[in-house]
Amino acid sequence: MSTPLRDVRRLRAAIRVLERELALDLRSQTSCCGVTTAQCHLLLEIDRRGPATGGELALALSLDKSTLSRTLDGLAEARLVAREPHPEDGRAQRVTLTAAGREAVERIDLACDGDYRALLDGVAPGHRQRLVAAAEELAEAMRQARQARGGDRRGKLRKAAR
Amino acid sequence: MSTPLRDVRRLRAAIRVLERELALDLRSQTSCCGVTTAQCHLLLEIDRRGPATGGELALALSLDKSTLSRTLDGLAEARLVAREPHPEDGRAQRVTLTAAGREAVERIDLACDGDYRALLDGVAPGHRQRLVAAAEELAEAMRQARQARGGDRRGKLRKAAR
DNA sequence: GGGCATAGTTGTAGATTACAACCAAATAGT
DNA sequence: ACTATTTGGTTGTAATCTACAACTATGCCC
Repeated sequence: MSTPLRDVRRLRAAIRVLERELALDLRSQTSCCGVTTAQCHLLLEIDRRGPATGGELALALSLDKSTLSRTLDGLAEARLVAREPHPEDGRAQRVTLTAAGREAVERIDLACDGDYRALLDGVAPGHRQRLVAAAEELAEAMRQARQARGGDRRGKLRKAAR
Repeated sequence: MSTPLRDVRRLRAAIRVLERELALDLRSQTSCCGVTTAQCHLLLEIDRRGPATGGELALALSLDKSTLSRTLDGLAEARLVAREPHPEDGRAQRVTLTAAGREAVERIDLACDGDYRALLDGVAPGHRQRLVAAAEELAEAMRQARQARGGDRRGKLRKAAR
């Protein structure tokens, strides 16, 4: 039995707002930390995973390897990450955070935590737990839905748009 | 009393996933409908509000008026919207959907509804209501948080990043 | 060793966005 | 009424993010 249209529409409306709000947040949050939005995402991902290859990072962030390579260029030039040769695969590289990179992550964490704390402080205390849990659930549902529908309708977008 | 860091971090992690997932969704959903992502957002906003001026739309979508003007150019060129002179203000314009524009909105609605229906169908039936309500709550919380912190830290981003 | 797969880089180009400078119409101040 | 300011939009310019295609170099299989 399929979900009623009313609920689908409610979800869509909410997500449309989320899209906009998140886009704004992204722009304001990350740019204040001296790195661009894309660089910030990448930096946090490297921090989360520890040393990784470019391919792993591209996959994790659903980015093209070329996009990743160039975003990495920026971070490397800023001395926030280091590219070492991979010990086991001569083609690959090991990307690690430098000390400055770890500092940057800390600054970003601090700034973002502040913003999200303010958000949560703005909702009724009794609702906070629910809101957090709900965000997690929604994120998980979206992740699964994407995987279910073939993982990537990504790719070949330019063509389809023409 | 301030929200514990643990919850803040959980929310952040969830939102980070959401950001990524939404960005992917946007790219795949809208591009398949013959309009770009930005055009799609604008089209839906015009549909939602009915005839509007450029300024209203820019405000609603938190975009610069120049950005809006150019996005509108694209839609107008594709004959999805019409720009009429505003009846009461000689400077302003009235932006309306054309018949083709309304059709495009329908197609987009259909495609998006399908995606979100699939998402909801993928979660346990008992959780659906909660998920939808949660998305709404989250969206509302983010909207309020942004307004609370001054509406727009938007603007002057380029400078700050330097 | 030859052929194919994989990791990354570089060339190119489209999309999204903002700021600044501008024009034209409207509104306020005197 | 006439100037000055504000407001709605457009155009010039530029940064960022992204993907696809072509290419190099390395690894792996038979």
